[in-house]
Amino acid sequence: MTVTIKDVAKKAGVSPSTVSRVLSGHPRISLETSRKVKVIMEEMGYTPNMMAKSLVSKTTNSICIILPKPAEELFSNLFFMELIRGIVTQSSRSGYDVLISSGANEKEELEAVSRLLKGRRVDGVILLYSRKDDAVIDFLESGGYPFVLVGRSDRYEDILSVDNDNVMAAFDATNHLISMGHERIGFVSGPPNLIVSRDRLEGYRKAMQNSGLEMRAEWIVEGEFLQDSGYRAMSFFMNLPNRPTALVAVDDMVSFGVLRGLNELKYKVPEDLAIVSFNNIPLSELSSPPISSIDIGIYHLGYTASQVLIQTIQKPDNDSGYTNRFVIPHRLIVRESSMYAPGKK
Amino acid sequence: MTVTIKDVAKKAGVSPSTVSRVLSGHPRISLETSRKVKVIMEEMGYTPNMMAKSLVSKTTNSICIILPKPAEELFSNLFFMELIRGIVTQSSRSGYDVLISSGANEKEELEAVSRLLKGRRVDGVILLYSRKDDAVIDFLESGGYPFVLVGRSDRYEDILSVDNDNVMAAFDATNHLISMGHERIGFVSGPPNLIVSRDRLEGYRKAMQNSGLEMRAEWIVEGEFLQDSGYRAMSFFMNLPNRPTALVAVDDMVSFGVLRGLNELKYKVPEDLAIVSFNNIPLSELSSPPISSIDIGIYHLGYTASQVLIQTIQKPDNDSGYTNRFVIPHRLIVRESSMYAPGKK
DNA sequence: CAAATCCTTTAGATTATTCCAAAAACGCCG
DNA sequence: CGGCGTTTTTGGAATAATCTAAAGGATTTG
Repeated sequence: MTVTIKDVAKKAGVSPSTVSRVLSGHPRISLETSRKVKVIMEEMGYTPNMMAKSLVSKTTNSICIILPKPAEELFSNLFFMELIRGIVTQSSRSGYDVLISSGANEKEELEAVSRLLKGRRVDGVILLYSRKDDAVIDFLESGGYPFVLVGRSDRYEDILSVDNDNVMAAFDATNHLISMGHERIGFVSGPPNLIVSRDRLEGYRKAMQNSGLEMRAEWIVEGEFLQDSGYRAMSFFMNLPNRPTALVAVDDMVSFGVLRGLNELKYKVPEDLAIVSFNNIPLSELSSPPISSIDIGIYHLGYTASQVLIQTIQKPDNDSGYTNRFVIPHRLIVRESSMYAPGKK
Repeated sequence: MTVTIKDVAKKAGVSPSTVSRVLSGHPRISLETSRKVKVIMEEMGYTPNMMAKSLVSKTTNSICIILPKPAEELFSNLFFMELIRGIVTQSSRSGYDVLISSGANEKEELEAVSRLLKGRRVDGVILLYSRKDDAVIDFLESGGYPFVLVGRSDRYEDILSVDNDNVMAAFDATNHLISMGHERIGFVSGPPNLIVSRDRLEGYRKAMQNSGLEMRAEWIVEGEFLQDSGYRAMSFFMNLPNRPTALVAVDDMVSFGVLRGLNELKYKVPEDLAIVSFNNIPLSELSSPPISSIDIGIYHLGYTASQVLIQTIQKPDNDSGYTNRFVIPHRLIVRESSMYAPGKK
């Protein structure tokens, strides 16, 4: 039924290995033969059987993305999709296929990873975000399997990973507000167990300190990556005696919550409160007013992760000398929500 | 290095074929041997080499999703991610792996599909949405490869596909407004070349006719699945002499645009204009007011697509007798944006 | 004519499945 | 209890499609 390398060889009057050489661009093959074989391959519609190839070469030319447990939130979905797009694009350019896997729980996840790697179905793995899933990372490390972490982990410092400099990003966001003339700046953080939250909070602190601005405990509120947190933070801030004139929020969704609350109370943005947040989701430019946001380059994050992983697969020895941490640049997108210089009261 | 079936066989003092039979749950194997072999497999940490298995069995236990060309819009991203989640979940339950592929253009896409199927890397394909990409569908059909279309295509009626009944969905949405007492109902459609747009428009028409309500040409506006379209449609509607009291929008994003516009003009929702739209994206319940929306069960769409595809792969003959079109039920989620019964003027 | 060079072929390896046959166990009858 | 037919369980060998290393053949050169 299907055309195999043998069929091509027979028709071309050469041996299968010659065809194989043509296929892999082996230097020691005459141009004439090469051309002839290529024509015949085309004619017969030959496509190499990847399974046989993989079996012999012990490589699959595919990598696998491990999706964390079903995250139903808006941001996660946008984030993952964008990341996947980056990964798939880069991988396909490098001639790699991408497999998506996910498990209902950590045990299932580990089983899947183990099956895929030990069963030689994929050559490497991209892990999303640093859950403290030691089991999976431990398995990957001890087995010497190539993998990249998107995000960063406290526990493992020497792991190959791709991430943003969230401290710097928050520093920039805060500085932007400071440079607009704000002095009382609030911060709405995310869950304290997430490294992103901690890093961004630290960046905010640094910027405030750096400019010698007062930092009050009540100007820092903890929440989630959700509208609700923003809504609540807003009403808390606005009731303070000496309320902030601007705030930095860990996620655009939080900003939307803030915006909604301010709107209900007839406050104006950015005049009554200027806002900057993170992640620059597609909606940030569509809200009214559009929200200033730090674009963290999600697509780029995925693209780089794939690149780094495939490099490692192809040259496992190469420690790349310098670092195992790849930092994707962020950039501040200034929109209306922060375009206002407060006058001194 | 790696443990193969031979190693297990040797250690267990049986032949490789026996181990293979234990693995596949062959009935003709003594319980005693089976147990012994299983213990040894466990001990040695044996995982079957999928490549070798695939080579022999001519099946890969994996399917492939073809992502359309990079769609950057919010809805597409949410849609795809949700779909992927459904597909991955179901596939993994059926013991299948999922590959994601995409090409920069149609030619690349076709090449990828061809390589994956002819190269025996996947057993079947899930196509997203009905671009008129005849090339890919033609290839799949003529090659007799299993595939499922998510969405529907005019040209191919007998193709295996999973979709919503968009006519009925729009009928339901419109009827909901009618049952609330609305008589002048507008419709904001999507691009006219999309089948979704046409179907939903038809459903709207049917509902209006069915209730004997007047239908005016100026109450139907064409747009895109974007906020802007809603914004423009809104200002058009509100300036009509005999303006609608309610409207149906093809997509939630459109509703957001409408909402923004109404808000700027100090109109109230649902009192001045009631709104229902489609797709029920996570944001619809978060806007103010929350938007009534038709949930089209995206996850379910993906879940079913995977199910149907895998069934076809495993029993290619089975025409399932009835139909090749699988319809995923929708449901109307009523929220504030339509919770108002207009009094007669 | 031997040696060198170049290209191609042959043979063997990769790992797991499956068919066919062999061995073992079982039962029944004389 | 031996012999014979059956059934159950297991082993051996062939096969799947490709790659690699070593060997082979042809052509050219000295």
